[in-house]
Amino acid sequence: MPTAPGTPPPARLHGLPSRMFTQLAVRVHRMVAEELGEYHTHHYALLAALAERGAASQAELGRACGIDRSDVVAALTELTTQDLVRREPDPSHGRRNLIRLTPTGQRVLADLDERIAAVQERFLAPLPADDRTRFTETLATLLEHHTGS
Amino acid sequence: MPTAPGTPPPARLHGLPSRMFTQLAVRVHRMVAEELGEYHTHHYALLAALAERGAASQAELGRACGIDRSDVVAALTELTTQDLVRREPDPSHGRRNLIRLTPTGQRVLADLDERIAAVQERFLAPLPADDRTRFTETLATLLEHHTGS
DNA sequence: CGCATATCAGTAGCACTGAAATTG
DNA sequence: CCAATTTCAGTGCTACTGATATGC
Repeated sequence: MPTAPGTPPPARLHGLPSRMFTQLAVRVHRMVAEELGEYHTHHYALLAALAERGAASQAELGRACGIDRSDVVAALTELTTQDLVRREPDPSHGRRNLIRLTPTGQRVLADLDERIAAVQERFLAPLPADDRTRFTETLATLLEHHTGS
Repeated sequence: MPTAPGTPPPARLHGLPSRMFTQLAVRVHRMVAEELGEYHTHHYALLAALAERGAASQAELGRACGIDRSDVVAALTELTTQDLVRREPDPSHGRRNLIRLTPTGQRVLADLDERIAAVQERFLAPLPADDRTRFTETLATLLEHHTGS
């Protein structure tokens, strides 16, 4: 695509998908973090994963959420002190813990879900409805192809 | 959206755009970082910004690239030691530095450009051609709307 | 023995803050 | 005096590594 003389050069830097991606990711992350307030994105991810799959071991949660094993321990400890989750020994495996959502945890998660949904609406607001769903689907496709490897 | 009995619950966690975004951003960032080798993404962003707009002050570069003023100083110092950019005093403003790409810097940037392009092709490879351009356009739209505020 | 889990201590990178010096 | 630029020193967060202990 040749540039007509006199016109400014194309904005190559921000036109790079990889660059746009990281910039936007920072923005979304901030919007979400603000909305979560006292909680961290790790906390939310763990609560959501527990709601999806029921009780699970810490290692399993870490793999599901893409969180490091060490950070899972710390985050879950924080969640237990607020009685949002409970650690129980797994009867079928002495070393393993079974992590379970408490009723309080379910209520908090429902509240966080609403806040996150609001954030995402604001984030995707500039797009027409058709583009939103297509965009989300494209994200899912990319994620699927890049997490398998 | 009610779930039929017996069907697995929806994958809410990774189905969240915000969560997919961060996961994918980490992935892209790693792919790019590996490809850049000795250089950091900051280095590449600064070189690209200089190629786009010619000589610029450090503060200007920082704003253009979304890099903190302190980090701009450090990154440019590293680039000067490799003679990829030069710091000149701005004749019209004693405090300000004018940063300029050297011929070596231009060559290195051209090389990095190729590597980045290859990474992005790999990243977007799972998408059909139509979706790729639409996806990139959507990213641009979102970035534009969210960097203005 | 191997492998997985859970835990802690420590490291490394990165974004950012605060203050100082300089200039318009 | 105020605002912008450059610079450095230091802080805080987050991801990650290494080592240890335990259980299958």
